[in-house]
Amino acid sequence: MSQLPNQPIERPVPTSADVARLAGVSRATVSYVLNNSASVRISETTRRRVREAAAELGYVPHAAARSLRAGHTRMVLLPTVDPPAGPLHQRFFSELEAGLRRLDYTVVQYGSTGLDPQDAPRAWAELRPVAVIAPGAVDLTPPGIAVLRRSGARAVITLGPRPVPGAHALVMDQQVVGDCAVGHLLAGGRRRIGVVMPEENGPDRLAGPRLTGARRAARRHTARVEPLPLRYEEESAARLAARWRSLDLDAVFAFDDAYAMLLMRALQDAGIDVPGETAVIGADDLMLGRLLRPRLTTVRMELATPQPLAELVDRLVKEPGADPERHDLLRVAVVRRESA
Amino acid sequence: MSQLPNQPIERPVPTSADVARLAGVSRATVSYVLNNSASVRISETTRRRVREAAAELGYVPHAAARSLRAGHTRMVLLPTVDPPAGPLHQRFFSELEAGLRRLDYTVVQYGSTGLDPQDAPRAWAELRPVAVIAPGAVDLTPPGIAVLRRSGARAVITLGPRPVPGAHALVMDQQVVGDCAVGHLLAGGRRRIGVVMPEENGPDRLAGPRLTGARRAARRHTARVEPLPLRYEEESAARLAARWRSLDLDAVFAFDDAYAMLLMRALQDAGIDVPGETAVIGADDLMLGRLLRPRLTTVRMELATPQPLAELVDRLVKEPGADPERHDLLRVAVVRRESA
DNA sequence: TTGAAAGCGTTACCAA
DNA sequence: TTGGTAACGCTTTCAA
Repeated sequence: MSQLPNQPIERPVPTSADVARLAGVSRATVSYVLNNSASVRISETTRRRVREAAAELGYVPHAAARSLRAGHTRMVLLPTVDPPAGPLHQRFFSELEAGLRRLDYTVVQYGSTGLDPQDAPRAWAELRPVAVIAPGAVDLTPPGIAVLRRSGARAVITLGPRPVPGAHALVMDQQVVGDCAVGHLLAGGRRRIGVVMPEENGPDRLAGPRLTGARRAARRHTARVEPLPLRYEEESAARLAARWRSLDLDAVFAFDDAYAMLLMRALQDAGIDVPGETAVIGADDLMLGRLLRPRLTTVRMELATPQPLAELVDRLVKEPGADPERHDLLRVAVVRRESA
Repeated sequence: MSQLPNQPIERPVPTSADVARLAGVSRATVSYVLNNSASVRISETTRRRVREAAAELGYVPHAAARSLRAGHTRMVLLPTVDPPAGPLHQRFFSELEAGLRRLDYTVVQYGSTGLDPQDAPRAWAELRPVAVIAPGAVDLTPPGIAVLRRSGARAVITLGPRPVPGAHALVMDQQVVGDCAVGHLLAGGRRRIGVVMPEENGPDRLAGPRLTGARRAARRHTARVEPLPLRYEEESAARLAARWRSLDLDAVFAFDDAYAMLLMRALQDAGIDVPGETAVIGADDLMLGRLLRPRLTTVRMELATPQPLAELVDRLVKEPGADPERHDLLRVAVVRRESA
């Protein structure tokens, strides 16, 4: 045993053939034993010999070879893009992934930031995933869906603000957030309502739909809605607060709690009473919102439990013919505190 | 053309053989053309025919078959675990991934929450990644590292609070945060220093090292350090504030800005002057910290630029014999505002 | 310039 | 109860 501790020699990766050789059986037998194949009865002694040989060599099966042979994978591919998901989504993904793993799928996240929307689906398709769940921020287009389907993806699912033709859709329509927030302001008698529109890129995709939802709610009461561009900086907020009275608003839906806190602080510094002169409502139900005075009223968002969705994926994989389905995931509720 | 729009027929996935057939050439030629093989000269007309055939069929190469033949992949596997990474890490990962993609690696995140630390490395190894970068929250042990190496991983790298024997290490030692924060308090003349210890699971791994760092700094000035368990709830903060004067502290490092805001609000509500009676410092440099009064002093953290690390991975892949290296990633600086 | 064929690691069918 | 063998899709060497 003159083995050096740090041998830089390239030992070849052990294969099932090596296991077979060491155990003194055929490769087929190794496969039967290691996969607990039900259709074949193998003696207990052989089983043990095979397992011991595998353990001794540190044998790990080669997923690529296996799936090549099988003609399909059990990989669920989750493209991700740069503005990283919020905690709500992260929890959702993490639970969805756990659910899929319970159903024996291998879940893999594939960072796709900066990839051309045309060749991103190609890159995913090379891995031959059996299912793809694409968040809204990745631009999955009908041609992209076609590429995936033709390369064997049996379930192509979008997860975002609106469905894409040809794919199943898990919809998280942000309009309900705006609708809910402004609905609350209207119920409190407000009629001249500002809606903060972040100028940053990240929240951008959310802001439009929330504004639309706000407008929809306002229409029910013939209230006025005023979009208010705002950068996430104190100076931007101060400028907005400085011209606040000229805007003639009695309430503001501040996009989310972070912007709400920023704006509320600026309004107060400008001598505007909250909620007396202007009511403020946010969204996200951040813990920090309770620390300001007045305590921040907000819209709490929840996503549907992911377990049924894992089962949906499984069903689609088993029955790929099905017509595109739509599932609404977003639930909202006002958390009434003091600011509105 | 009597093709139905929604044909549920299982069309087989096109292979390079199909492309060859349609183009009227051999499979070898297809491979040469689509891979721009330099060692072989192919006529322009043939090239065009092959490309057109591939496009017409929607051919996408099969990564598993390719890597099986090649004997190795270019996959970098990034295990992830449940308490999701903060924005700092997310940005880091996202840039690291972009850097690796530029070097022609395929980066894949593999959710490993709930997996047994013994079989998680096995699961990763099945994919035969050429490199694995394991964040601190995944328990990568020396046996796990061995499994990965034996299955062909040429670079095994840990990314977390401390190195693991046998693997290269990207170290983000949270001790420096505590050291920096308490160092600032000491410089301001404070000597009786509380250190908030979150009772939640998520920040748990950070809290210990930060406390250690705080103690290290305190030892330099023979100051007293008092750990203060705190849950992220107003009641918990209120209880702590109620017994504040009995603790006889003149400063507190509040773990991070969120806990700092929570505690600072509670202290003020209990009539304790900040920073007069007690200085408060957080960490993370959250935007929201500037909105409270007094504005929150904090420790800003930065991670090293990931591009050199992508190159490190590449180097390790090319020269797998190298001795384990250690790279310190975390940089800290005090952002001095009003609360300390 | 192109083609035939071998082989990567697996599994499943058919024989023994 | 076990073993031989073919096939999955691809690349590459060698030969034509």
